[in-house]
Amino acid sequence: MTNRLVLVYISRGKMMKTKGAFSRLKEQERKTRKAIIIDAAERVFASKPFSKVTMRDIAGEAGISPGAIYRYFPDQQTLFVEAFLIGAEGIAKSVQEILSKDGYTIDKVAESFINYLFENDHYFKMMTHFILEGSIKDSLLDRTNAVARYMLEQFDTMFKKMGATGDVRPLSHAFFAALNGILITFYNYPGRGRQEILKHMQVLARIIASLFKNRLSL
Amino acid sequence: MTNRLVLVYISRGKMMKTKGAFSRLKEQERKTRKAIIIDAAERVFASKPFSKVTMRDIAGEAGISPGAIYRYFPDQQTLFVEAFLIGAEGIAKSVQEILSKDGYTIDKVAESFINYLFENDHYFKMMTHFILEGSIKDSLLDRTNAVARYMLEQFDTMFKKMGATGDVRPLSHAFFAALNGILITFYNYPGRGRQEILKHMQVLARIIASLFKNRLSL
Amino acid sequence: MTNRLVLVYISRGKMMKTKGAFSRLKEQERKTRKAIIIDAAERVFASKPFSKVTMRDIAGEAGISPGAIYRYFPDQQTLFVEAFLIGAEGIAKSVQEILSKDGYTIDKVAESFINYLFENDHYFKMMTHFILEGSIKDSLLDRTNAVARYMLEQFDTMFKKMGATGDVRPLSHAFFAALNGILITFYNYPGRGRQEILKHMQVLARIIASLFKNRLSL
Amino acid sequence: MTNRLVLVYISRGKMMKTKGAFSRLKEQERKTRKAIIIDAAERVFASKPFSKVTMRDIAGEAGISPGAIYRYFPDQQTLFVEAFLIGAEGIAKSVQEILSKDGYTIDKVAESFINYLFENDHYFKMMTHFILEGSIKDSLLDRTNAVARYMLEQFDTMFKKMGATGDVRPLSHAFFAALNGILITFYNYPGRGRQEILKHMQVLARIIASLFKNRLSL
DNA sequence: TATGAATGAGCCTTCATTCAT
DNA sequence: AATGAATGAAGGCTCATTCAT
Repeated sequence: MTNRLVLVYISRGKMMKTKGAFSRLKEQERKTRKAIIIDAAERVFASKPFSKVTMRDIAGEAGISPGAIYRYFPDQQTLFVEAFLIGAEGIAKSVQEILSKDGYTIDKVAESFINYLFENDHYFKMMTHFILEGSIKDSLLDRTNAVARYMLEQFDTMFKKMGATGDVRPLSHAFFAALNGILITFYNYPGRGRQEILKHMQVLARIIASLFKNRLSL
Repeated sequence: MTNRLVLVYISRGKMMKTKGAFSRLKEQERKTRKAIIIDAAERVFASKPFSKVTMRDIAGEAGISPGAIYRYFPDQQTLFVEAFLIGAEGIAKSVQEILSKDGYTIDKVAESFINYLFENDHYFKMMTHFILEGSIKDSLLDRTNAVARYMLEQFDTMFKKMGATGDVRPLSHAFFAALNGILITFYNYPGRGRQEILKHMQVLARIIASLFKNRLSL
Repeated sequence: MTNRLVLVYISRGKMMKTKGAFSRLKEQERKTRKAIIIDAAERVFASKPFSKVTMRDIAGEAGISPGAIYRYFPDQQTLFVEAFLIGAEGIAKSVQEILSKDGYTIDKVAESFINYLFENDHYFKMMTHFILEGSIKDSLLDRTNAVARYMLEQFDTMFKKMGATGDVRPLSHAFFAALNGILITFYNYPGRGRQEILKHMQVLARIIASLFKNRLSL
Repeated sequence: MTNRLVLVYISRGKMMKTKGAFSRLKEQERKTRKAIIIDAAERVFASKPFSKVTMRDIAGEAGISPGAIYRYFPDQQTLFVEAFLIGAEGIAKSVQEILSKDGYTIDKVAESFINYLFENDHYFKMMTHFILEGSIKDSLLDRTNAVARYMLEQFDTMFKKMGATGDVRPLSHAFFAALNGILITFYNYPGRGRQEILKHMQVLARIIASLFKNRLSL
């Protein structure tokens, strides 16, 4: 207890001297709180169908009051989209990790893309949700596009390394779309368990990957 | 008096004979009304985000009262799914038409699949919606599965005609998934007009189709 | 067809001559149809909680259309009350039957009252419903009162035969009320089966009956 | 500065100590609000037939919005049952008060039971309603049964003090049922004013009470 | 007369958002 | 800043009653 209090004291002392540092701290704290809320949101998204998630659920999971959320996010959509962006960045990062290793293959990339999104349902659910909903504010649209572009650029790099020439963007688009399609189409494969479904998706992902490989090795 | 009874008898006889026709008419009328409602629903689906469509909207569009819908559909989900099934049958038919022609190619099949679903947004939106929502009544699930299976069987046939051997079902799955993925992923391609987007999708569909062609001609 | 017209002609001829007989016939037919509807209503009342019974249910059970009911009953309440009255008359009759036999005892009367109302739930449910609802039209109130009075008069007779002197009406009221109370209070005795409940009610009815017997033999 | 910090520390200490008190306050406030809503519900129940009472009515009477009720009661049935239980506890208490006095008589008990329930119509209406409706949630059923059992136990005690031997429970059941029956059967006694009706019920209650007294003094 | 489709008011319930504390 | 009670619009659905056929 005492230590914590001292800390507060120190930071107050700092405030007077270095306002910039303080507001940086504040800004930092603000980000941390936003992250806490988004984390909570993700946990809720993972636990129930998208359309059943309420602000109260998220507040409860985050351990704060519903009203408090609105200090950090102007409305529900913004929170949802930001949560989605965080997740999307996770996907991009996981793809990048694969691609940064030597000797990666398109099979591995496809597989880890599927694995990551299958384990993190909610990102993929949210992505689909926003596509369907269609009415994202422009400011948010920019950020989502940036993430998409980033991911596509990585696929571009991959295809180039695989020997593709000319404009590889369409290939990246097709690859990205096909993997998304696998996830969406078989997400609720009737009468199959989760592990079975994942396995099936991996089979399909390998087929898709091999098709691209064939093409580039011709 | 006797005569009267005979007559009654006769008219009853008539009634029995024409009852079939009569109830067939009624049945027909009922179907027509269901179709009117489904048409209205489709128009509404096309006009706003899926999750914002209400029974009142549809009733208004159909020019009837909200309560009237419930004489034809037991609940909202059933109406939505039936609307989806009508559309899905449309897709299946359009695929079948292509496949029934002699010189069809996988390119043409892919293209018409994309075209049909692009022109009929709501079917594909609904498909995605149901996948995301996850909890469909079993009775309805059976019917949706039947349609999916039917479409996949057609792709099976196509791949066999293309010379594929062994179990072609995974190929059909991958093909189906990839096309779905194109539609979903680029449906809201930012900053592009509708026609541009369709064109882009067709490019991607052709890429996918060509990948499968390559593979089978190896 | 011709014959039919002849018949109409005949009946028209009749009409002119014996208007009384014809309208009596019509009146009769009308009563029959009302009875059919009321029978159907009783069957429905017996099959589900009172508050869940709809006009459509009754129409369906009667084999007619919902609209047709309104030719015979001006509104739902009237139908319900009339159905109740028919039932109440049944109770009165069943009490009377017991009382018309020589050597009946108050025990037997109590028991058959309970039995009859237990087997015919719906009358008793409806009775309670109307008491609770409280807003019966005066015209109907008169008839329900008449039935109640009739039943009470029979109990009066019984008590007189048992040797009661003076104003026996309060005794009849208390007896009637106590039996009703048994039915209502234990109708949903938790965790007991139907037969068990009936048995318990009969035990209680015998207790009540014996109390009255004691009093009068003092 | 230090002092201030100490203060903060102290206030934290206080917070921890008083947290119990704080949440007790909150809990208290919650109960108060529930009571306000239940009070409003009772007023509405008294003003119109039971089946016509809506959540909006109650919200309006309580001076809050419809949605607010659902922060205190999960659904309509729970609100209704809790209102009933409050009343039932009132009855039990009023019976207990009589029984805790030395020279009580069964007449007095019967009379105060009738008085209390007559003055608090809605409890008895609700009791009857739930019995008729039949389908109460198990969780609520337990609580209603507990109250009923409690009241019956008190009657048991009374009968034992009156000298009854053996299993007195059937006597309690019969007594309880008979009093209920009086209330229900004569609640709408046609053409009588409220006071007249109450008087009549009291006459009948005394008759019932005297019957039990006779029996036990034999 | 009978039909049964249609009406439309009204019910219970939910939930993003606001605001007094 | 945080709380969380309250709002109030809106949604899905039901059903007595009406009315064109």
